[in-house]
Amino acid sequence: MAGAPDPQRRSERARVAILDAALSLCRETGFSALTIEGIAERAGVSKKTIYRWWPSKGTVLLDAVTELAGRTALFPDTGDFERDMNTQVNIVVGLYSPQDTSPVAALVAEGQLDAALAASIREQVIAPSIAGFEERMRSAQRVGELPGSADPAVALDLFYGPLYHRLALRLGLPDEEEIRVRIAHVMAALRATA
Amino acid sequence: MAGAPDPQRRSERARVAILDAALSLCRETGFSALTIEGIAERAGVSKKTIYRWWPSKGTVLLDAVTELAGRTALFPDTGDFERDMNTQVNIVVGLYSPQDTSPVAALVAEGQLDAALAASIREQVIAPSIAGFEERMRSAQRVGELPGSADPAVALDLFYGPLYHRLALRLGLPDEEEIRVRIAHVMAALRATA
DNA sequence: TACAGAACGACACGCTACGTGTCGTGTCAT
DNA sequence: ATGACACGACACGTAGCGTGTCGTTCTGTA
Repeated sequence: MAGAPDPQRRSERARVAILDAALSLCRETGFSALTIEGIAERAGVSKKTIYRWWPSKGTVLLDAVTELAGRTALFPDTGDFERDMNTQVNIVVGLYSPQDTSPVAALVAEGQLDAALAASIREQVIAPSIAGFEERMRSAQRVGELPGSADPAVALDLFYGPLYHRLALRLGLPDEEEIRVRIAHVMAALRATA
Repeated sequence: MAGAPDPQRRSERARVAILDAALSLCRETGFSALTIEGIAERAGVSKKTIYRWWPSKGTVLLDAVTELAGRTALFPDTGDFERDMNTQVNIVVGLYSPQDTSPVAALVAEGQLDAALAASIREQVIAPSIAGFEERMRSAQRVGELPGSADPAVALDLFYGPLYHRLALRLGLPDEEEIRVRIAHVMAALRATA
């Protein structure tokens, strides 16, 4: 019967058209209104072709977003950890804006309702990103910008927590100044662990 | 011409049955599998009765949760702000557990995909809860536990951020010890604002 | 207590999207 | 060249949506 399809014979044209259609439709009408049939129609592709390669609209969008962002946003390292954190958090906030039609925001929301999708997101995007953060933070600790006793897991929660708090409760995404103040607080807290 | 229905003639029996059915079904099968038809069947109620009073399954669940929690969880005030924050955050984490079938977690996730639902959640639950936090924090400032210069909006983001970071990215909800450490960090940061 | 009217349960309806199956056509590794 | 398989197209049964209709039951008010 239907064994797994052969990736070597896969149509690149169809793959790209599907990913493009998913992204543009999500940005136009939001994730809730996104349907497999809608994607198929805009991409000029059979539904069967989508179901052959993806199990859900969430995973289609995940691949689209992953492709779009290239590999996970790398952490800058200018030698100033606090400045680099500001840069990085502002970039991430940009990915979630505008919240109503951001494919990234939709993906994260859907992941909270779909454990399987969440696992894929974690593997493809979140885990590498966290690894990047920890590497950058350890570098800051080696240079003496932060005490060696500071815990990267705690720091991660505190640096990014405000963003997800705003996102989850729809409190409005933080602007640059709000980000700056919160990061400054976290830096103070981490330095106090010495 | 379906004018607005008359709340005075509303059947309390049906209302309670619907709310109970929504809660139990959500806990059994999760929010994604929750349907208006399923709620109607379990509640022994006509679909029409549900649609007469609620526009979506999300708003049904919101009312169920609001009723369940009575009025918004009040902030304790033992005179020890850090201890009270630990108590409060642990309670909130409990509301979100287990993430897969928690009606509260489902509601917050759905709110990220449905702006109208999010607005209702904010009015009925979030806004009063934030007001309670700010009141408790100002009390701590009056007593001198925190400097008067500490900003409640920043504090809110930092105290609750870690929880929503874990929730949104499915990193596993923090346990008591993890909460304790993060709150201690935030307290240090807020005290450093002096 | 009688009564009008509205909410109720039941059921049927058309619709959209789902996920699968079938069937020629086209395309690619060999 | 050729055979296998992914492709586009189209059809299918199903689930759930949101609405409409119709008696029946309940409730607030006269």
